This record gives sequence, C-alpha cells and structure tokens, in this order.
Amino acid sequence: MKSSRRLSKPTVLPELILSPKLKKEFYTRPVVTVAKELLGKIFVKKTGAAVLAGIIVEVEAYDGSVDEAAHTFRGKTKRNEIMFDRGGFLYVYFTYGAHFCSNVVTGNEGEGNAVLIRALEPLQGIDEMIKNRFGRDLKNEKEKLNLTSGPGKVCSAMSITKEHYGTDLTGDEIFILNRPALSKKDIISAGRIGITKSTELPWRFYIRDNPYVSKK
DNA sequence: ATCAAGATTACCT
DNA sequence: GGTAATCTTGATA
Repeated sequence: MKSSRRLSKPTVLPELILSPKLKKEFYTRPVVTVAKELLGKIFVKKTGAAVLAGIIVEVEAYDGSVDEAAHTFRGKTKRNEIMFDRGGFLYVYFTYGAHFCSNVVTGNEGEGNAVLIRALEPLQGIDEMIKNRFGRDLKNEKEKLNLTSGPGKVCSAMSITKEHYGTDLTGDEIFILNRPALSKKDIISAGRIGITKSTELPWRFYIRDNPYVSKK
C-alpha cells in the first residue's frame, strides 16, 4: 500500500544520522592522503531544514609547494588565502566567468594545499539539487547522471557560491560525514583534468565504476 | 590600465 | 570530438 510505504520511508537517510562528522584532525594531514580518503565520504550542506548530501566519488589534490597547477604555487593572494590556513576550511573559487568550484583545505597553516571536489553521487535532497541545476524537472534519466558529475555542477546543485568561501567544515552548515574506508582496488589514480601545468602528477582520484565520475 | 588564461560546461556537428 | 560563452584574477607596464 502506498500510504504505509510512505510512512515507513525514512525522511533522513540512515547514513546521515549514524555517520560522525569528520574532525579537524582528518583534514590536517597531507593533501594526497586526504584526497584519497575523501572518496566514499558524504558531503553535506544544510540550509535551514533542507539537507543536500552526496557521496564524494571524484577528487583532485593540489599541493602549492611543488604543483604548478595549484592556485597557491606563486604565493598568497586575496583569492587563495584560505588555502594557507589550517586544514578543514572550504576554498571556493569562480572560473570561466560562470562556475564555482569547491575545495577542502588540508594540511597545516602556511602550506597552501587543497582537494577539489569534482563529483558527487547524489544521496539526499535530490529534487532540490535538480531545481538548483536546471530550474525545472529532469527531462530524462540520463540527465540524472549529469547532476553532479563535475566540479562546477557540484556547486550549482549544492548552491555553493563565493558566499561560502572559508566555511569551517567542522561547523554545522557544510561538513563531511565519515564512512568506512574504501578498498584500495576501488580507488583509481589518474592525471588531473583541465590543467596545463604539472599534468604528470597522478593526483586525480575516483571510485571505480561509479557512474557520476566526470571522465574515465 | 590592460591583457591573457582559466582546477568548466553546454551545445553543436 | 570541437568550441563558444563569460568574467574574475593575477601578472605585467
């Protein structure tokens, strides 16, 4: 019966209740370690009662000390200053005149490292994400896979803008929930996308066979 | 003050 | 698979 099924359906997914929030110590470690371990964790944004959440399925590490593609490679600027803070803050930047991208700052103060969130698998608040992305209903099933399969798409679906620059990820608005570690064989390492410098660094990581990964 | 490039996406063939 | 869109930032003068 429809009514009883609706009553038995939880309004908040069990993962969101049972999983503890990642603490400062998770973020204040080397950027490549944090990048790999972020795969499979749950990225959450709360706006009042609304909860948007998705599983992190694709990331890229950026290390200002050796990596020419990192925004911090040539030192501190107004745009990148949050990346030089301690791990556990959100670095949001605007690019190509159109898109915001979300990054998780990692490591110790002064390092200038962060992990770009490239793709999510939507978990909760999917209707809201669809509205944010397209301003209408889905046209077809294929569009669902296009919801959060790229860094700009993630920010669009989650309504993350420059307003969220510097958000403390140990706070209550934007945070990440812990989940069991993935098996090593499910983590693919590859070259990063959309950059022209330091392309040899294999610092893009994604979950094997996940359909929301932007590019295989 | 001016300019080129950009951690992308959508739409076209 | 190719490319136009669009504007902020950082580098250079």
